[in-house]
Amino acid sequence: MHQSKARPGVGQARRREQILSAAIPLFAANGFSNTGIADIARAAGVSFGSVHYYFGSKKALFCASVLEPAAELEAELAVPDVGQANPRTALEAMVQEHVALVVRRRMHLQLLQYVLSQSDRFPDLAEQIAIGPRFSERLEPLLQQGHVHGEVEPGSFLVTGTAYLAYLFGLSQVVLIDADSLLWEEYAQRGLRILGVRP
Amino acid sequence: MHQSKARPGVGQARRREQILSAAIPLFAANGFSNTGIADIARAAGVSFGSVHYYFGSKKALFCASVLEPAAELEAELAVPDVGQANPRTALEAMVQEHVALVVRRRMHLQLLQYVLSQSDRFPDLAEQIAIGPRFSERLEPLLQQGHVHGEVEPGSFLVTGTAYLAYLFGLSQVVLIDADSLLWEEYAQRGLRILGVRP
Amino acid sequence: MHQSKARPGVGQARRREQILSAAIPLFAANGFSNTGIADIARAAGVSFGSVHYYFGSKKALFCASVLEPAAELEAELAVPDVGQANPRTALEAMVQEHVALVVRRRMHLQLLQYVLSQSDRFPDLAEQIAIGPRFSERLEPLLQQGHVHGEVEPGSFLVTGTAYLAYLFGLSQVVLIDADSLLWEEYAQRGLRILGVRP
Amino acid sequence: MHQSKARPGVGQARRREQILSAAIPLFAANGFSNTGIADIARAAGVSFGSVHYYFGSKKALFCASVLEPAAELEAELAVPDVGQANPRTALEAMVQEHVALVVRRRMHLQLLQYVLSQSDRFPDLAEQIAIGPRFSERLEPLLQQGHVHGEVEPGSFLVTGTAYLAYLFGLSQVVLIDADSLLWEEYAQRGLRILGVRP
DNA sequence: TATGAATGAGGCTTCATTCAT
DNA sequence: GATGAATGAAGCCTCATTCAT
Repeated sequence: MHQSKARPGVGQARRREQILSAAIPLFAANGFSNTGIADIARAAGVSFGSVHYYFGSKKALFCASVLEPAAELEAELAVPDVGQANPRTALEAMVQEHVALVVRRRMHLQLLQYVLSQSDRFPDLAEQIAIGPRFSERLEPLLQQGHVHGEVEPGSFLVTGTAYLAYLFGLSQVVLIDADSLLWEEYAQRGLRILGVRP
Repeated sequence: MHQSKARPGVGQARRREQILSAAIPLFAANGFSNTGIADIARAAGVSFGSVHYYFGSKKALFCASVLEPAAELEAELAVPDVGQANPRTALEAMVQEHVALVVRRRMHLQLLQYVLSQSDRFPDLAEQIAIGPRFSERLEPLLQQGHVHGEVEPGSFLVTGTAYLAYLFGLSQVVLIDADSLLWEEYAQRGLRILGVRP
Repeated sequence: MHQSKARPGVGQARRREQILSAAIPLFAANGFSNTGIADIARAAGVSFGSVHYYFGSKKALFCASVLEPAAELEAELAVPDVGQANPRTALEAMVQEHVALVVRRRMHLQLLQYVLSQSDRFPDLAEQIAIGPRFSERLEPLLQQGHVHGEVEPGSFLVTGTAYLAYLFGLSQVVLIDADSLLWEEYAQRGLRILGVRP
Repeated sequence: MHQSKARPGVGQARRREQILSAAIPLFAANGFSNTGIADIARAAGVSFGSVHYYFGSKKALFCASVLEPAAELEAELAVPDVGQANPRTALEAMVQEHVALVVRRRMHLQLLQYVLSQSDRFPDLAEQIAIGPRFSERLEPLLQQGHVHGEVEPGSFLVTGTAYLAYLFGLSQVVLIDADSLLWEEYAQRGLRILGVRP
């Protein structure tokens, strides 16, 4: 009943986190089938029995390894509040931030893309990480406001949002990058173009 | 089972093609590890011994299953010749065709994205199917010409090409689509924005 | 969970009994290997740690689960005292009681038969629950007396006792029964035949 | 397609038989869970891969290991044709043969009893090996004829048949025996008593 | 050419047991 | 006394590959 002396549940939560932290990069690099529970256990410094103790099955561990980064990613994929600042300035800052996010979270994006590229195999997961519609809805008002200010091209802003997200996702696959590349500024600028922000 | 004794060469090529045609959708749907040679053999209507006879190993079959569609895809990802027509018109037609290609070849794209999302696992393949640089180089002159005509925004055209390709790749993952969607027109229009084609 | 701090001895005995009561039907239904300690603990409403605390090992718990019902069964497999009554009447009553016992204790019999059917695997247990010889010896004098009274066929009464016991054991395996069946009367009558009780 | 040179299918059938022959005594001695596929493969002199190749799963192998002896046993549990001979003589010969069968096929009987003692775990198997009703029906006419001849006690002959079978089954569990025991004659005689054959 | 019987490495999972709390 | 986190041996099964025919 009691866990250690003073920190109830902390020890266990920590262990779970250890395993998850070890699992994510391995799944991202090798996919589901090619990543062994033994590999994960070794990387986490626990016995493979513990992996089953905490996650029950490889599939469950995989789901956790995908959903947690997905949630974090969606949280970081922020959209500035409307009226907070000048729309152009807000969008410019947002795109800069998003492109930086693609670089910073490249590994997690890879994992999501792995799942999406095999959505028949992981239908539940693929559905849960489909952040497209939610993101577009958040972005829509800002684009609308930009349009009112005469700084954003017209068009279906939902489509624009989805197209912009597609661009971000595609970047991480198509661009061979190092994190310090000076080109990111340029890629951010192309992102602004999709959004229809006038030069 | 026996192809009688006649047409030996033809029979062989046919059989190889049969196997490949069966393998591609299976690999695309289930990935490398989760697709069994027996599955492929069954789908192709041959014995699994034949699969090894024609391809030597599972890995080799997978490579062939990836490279062949990749080559076809790159071939279809055509760029109009410079000076063939008005740049704007040429680019508009090109983007339309490319977006249609994404829909038509969705399965093959999925397969490529599977490989790219696991480039550490398939480094050779990932390198061979990196069509980004080649595509950008083909596209550059056209954009340059468009710029000269005052119809295309300036900027590094290599970056623009890569960004455009990223958008195309991303589309197939982010957009939940049916082929007849009326939205494709809109998505093509967003592609033109990335290219910097002025409205 | 805690039994407060009072009545330590009583609580322990109770808990041990709880576990045993939960274990017996599970072992009877699923056998040794297919019954998990966790199943037993869950059924008993205790932690699986407690099972080890009280029984030391799974094997020990199994032994207890077999021996206790075996002892009870042997105790209930009573033989009337010689001279208590007319031998025929005594035997008739005895057989009735025994057949009823087979129905009542079907589950425990199943457990014994499980062990006997695998006597190579559980040699110690199989030996301890071999109630045949002891039972035959108890029965012998009664049959002898019956023979003297001219109501029982002659022959080795030890063999007769063993044969009768075999019949009882076999009944529980061969007869598909509901407890209220009217046929039990008939089966008891066949038991009398084995004993050589003249009609 | 072709198996070896001259004996089509023989090689494979042989291999299957090899495995089955190795599996039966192991299952009989150790039960289902405590018998490993590796043990069986070693005993059969094949790789454990072959066991799966021929039987698909451990459960399937177990079923085959139970059903085949069960069928043989039922076949050997013959009942003489009515009118072939004097009923008493026929029944006496039959019981002798059956008791000998119990000794000869002790191991197979053990296996059946193992399954019957765990009928909840193997419900399908338990149902298929319930030879009681079929046997009783075959025996009935002979008893009837014996009754007409005044050599067999009256009563429900179906019950009698079942009771007799129960006795045979029980014998193999209760009697600790060596095959040459002189007591078998006596046990056969007790079998005649159940059948109601007058002394 | 084409087949499929045979193999065994490797993977996931179960579960009895230990031990710190 | 009682618990359950942690372990790892052992089991079943999948499947790519080999090779005799």
